[in-house]
Amino acid sequence: MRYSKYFIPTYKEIPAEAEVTSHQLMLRAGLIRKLTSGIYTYLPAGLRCIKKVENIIRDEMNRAGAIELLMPAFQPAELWQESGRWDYYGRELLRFKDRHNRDACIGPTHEEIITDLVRKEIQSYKQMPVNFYQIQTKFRDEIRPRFGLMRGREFIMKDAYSFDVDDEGANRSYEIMHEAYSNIFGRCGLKFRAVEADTGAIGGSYSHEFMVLADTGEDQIISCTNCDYAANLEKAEVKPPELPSENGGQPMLTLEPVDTPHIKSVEEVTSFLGISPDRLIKTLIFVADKTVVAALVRGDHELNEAKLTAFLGAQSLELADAQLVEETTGAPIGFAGPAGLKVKLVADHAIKKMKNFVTGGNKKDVHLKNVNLDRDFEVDLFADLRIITPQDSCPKCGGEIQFGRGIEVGHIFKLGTKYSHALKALFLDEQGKEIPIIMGCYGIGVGRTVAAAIEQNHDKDGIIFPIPVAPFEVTVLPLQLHETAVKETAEKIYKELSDNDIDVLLDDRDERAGVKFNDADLLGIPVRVTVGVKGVKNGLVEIKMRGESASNSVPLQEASAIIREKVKSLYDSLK
RNA sequence: CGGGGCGUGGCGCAGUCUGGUAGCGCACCUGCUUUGGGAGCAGGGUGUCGGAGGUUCAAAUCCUCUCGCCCCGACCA
Repeated sequence: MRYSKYFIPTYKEIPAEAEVTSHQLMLRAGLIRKLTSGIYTYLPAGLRCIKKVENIIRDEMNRAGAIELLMPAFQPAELWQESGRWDYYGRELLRFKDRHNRDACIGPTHEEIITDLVRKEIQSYKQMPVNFYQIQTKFRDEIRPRFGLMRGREFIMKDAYSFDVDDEGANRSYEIMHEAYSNIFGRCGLKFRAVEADTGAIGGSYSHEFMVLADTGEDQIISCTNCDYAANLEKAEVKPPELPSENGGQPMLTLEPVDTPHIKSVEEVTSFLGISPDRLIKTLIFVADKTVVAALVRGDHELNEAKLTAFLGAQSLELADAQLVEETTGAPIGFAGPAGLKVKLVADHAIKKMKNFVTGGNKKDVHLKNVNLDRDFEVDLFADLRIITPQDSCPKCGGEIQFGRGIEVGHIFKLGTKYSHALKALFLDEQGKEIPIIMGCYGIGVGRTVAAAIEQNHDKDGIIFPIPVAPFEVTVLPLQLHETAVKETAEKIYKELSDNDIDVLLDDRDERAGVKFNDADLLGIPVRVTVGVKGVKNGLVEIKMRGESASNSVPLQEASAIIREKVKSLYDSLK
């Protein structure tokens, strides 16, 4: 490609709208432009990156035996009503009516569509296992789009759906995808980790997220320093505490109400009473699918709503509003306590161990001291309800855990029969018995993968693309275009590399050297070939790797071969 | 949805408090010089000041409404 005939509009200055590095650099390097919030045009060079990632994905998916197809973005409401998600999915689902006044939506994901296809086309166990995938534009009307391609409303996603006759097969399909994803992100040059994750709106029995490690990541992840356990913070299990051997030792003290005027928050109550937060119990009133539930966690712990939702088996979970809190507890917000509550009580395991603790008094400006489990109230169910803390140990091996941040670039789910059951995707097994297909689904954010690669690979001068993701593998910079020798040498190298299927960008613009160097650095092209008068006079050109500071001059005759070798070694280093 | 910030040429910004000819840098166009890390000089074009309404002799500036963008949060009592 000739720069002068191409379109890479770079910015010298950082656009005011961009906060995180990858977003800034994608705008500055001329990879993307914003149309409106969360919606971007992929400029030519940006599209090249996207296509490179897509092709790696395709290659690995095909290798894993998945079959590519392409489903519609337009989806009729009926299928979503059938799966139950028309009501459940919420406002992220972009809904509209067509000219016949029929409800429809733009697909944020395609479980319904693929399941509909499969239930019509697959009748026999002989047709499985099978895994269909597509690379397609999705639309999710995000609450808050941000960070450029990191969280857009319209974005390119690879989604795959596996169909198996039994659990064992489904697990195998899941493992194959796990493996394929590891290959894909490894080939993209990313430092990543697969972590256990919550299933969220997609549903299903278990899942893993593929996290690219980056401080600016939106997700918090924890990992064990001892074993291979790693999980999304909201998923990370907390080991139940070991119970004291003989009922706690210390005696129960007399229950005692205390006046706490306008003292509401954990912080206020603990400092007012001169106790530490782990002596207090927070009582949170929730509405789970229209039923009121009270959840108890220790004062210094944080309730994990994802866990509570999953534990209750609820579709939706919301914290009660002020009015409902008052109706339920008889007191304004800030004074709820478990004693005397008429609603279902669920409590975190840590509560079991506590003695003579403080709770709200269910009365304005009153808290209770020396409250005790079983004597003063009874808990319906205990569960792991809280967010893991650095003080907790690994739920698998008991080792020390560490916290980090990541960008979720891929997510795989074992769905089970959630959709096949709802949409009646059944097949006949060897005994002629009709049973639901076992499904799995697997997604990769293509644009987000490019953004994550930049987030993980950049310096003060710009992007340092891992070569498989880079828009071009090599850039050739003729510094003095008016010098015939320079121009011809650059053209020669350009041709030799192009003829050998190397993606080369020849910067044939009539620009000064500094401009070319800076743009090449900004765009992050892995190999830079500089052709200048002095070098050409001595039969030399200069080769510099974007990720290294040193450059070296090589004889012109060998240049093309050496460059190709450099390119190859960059790819090899990612195998 | 709540809070905060911002909308002035393609980009980055000043001007708004205190109303009075719309400015600066970069970019862009022309010419000359320059030519290995975002060149210099000279000349030039570029704006419905996000939009609507109002106040005023006069509005980028004051008032009202509205639209858009960015950031934080979204119930932790």
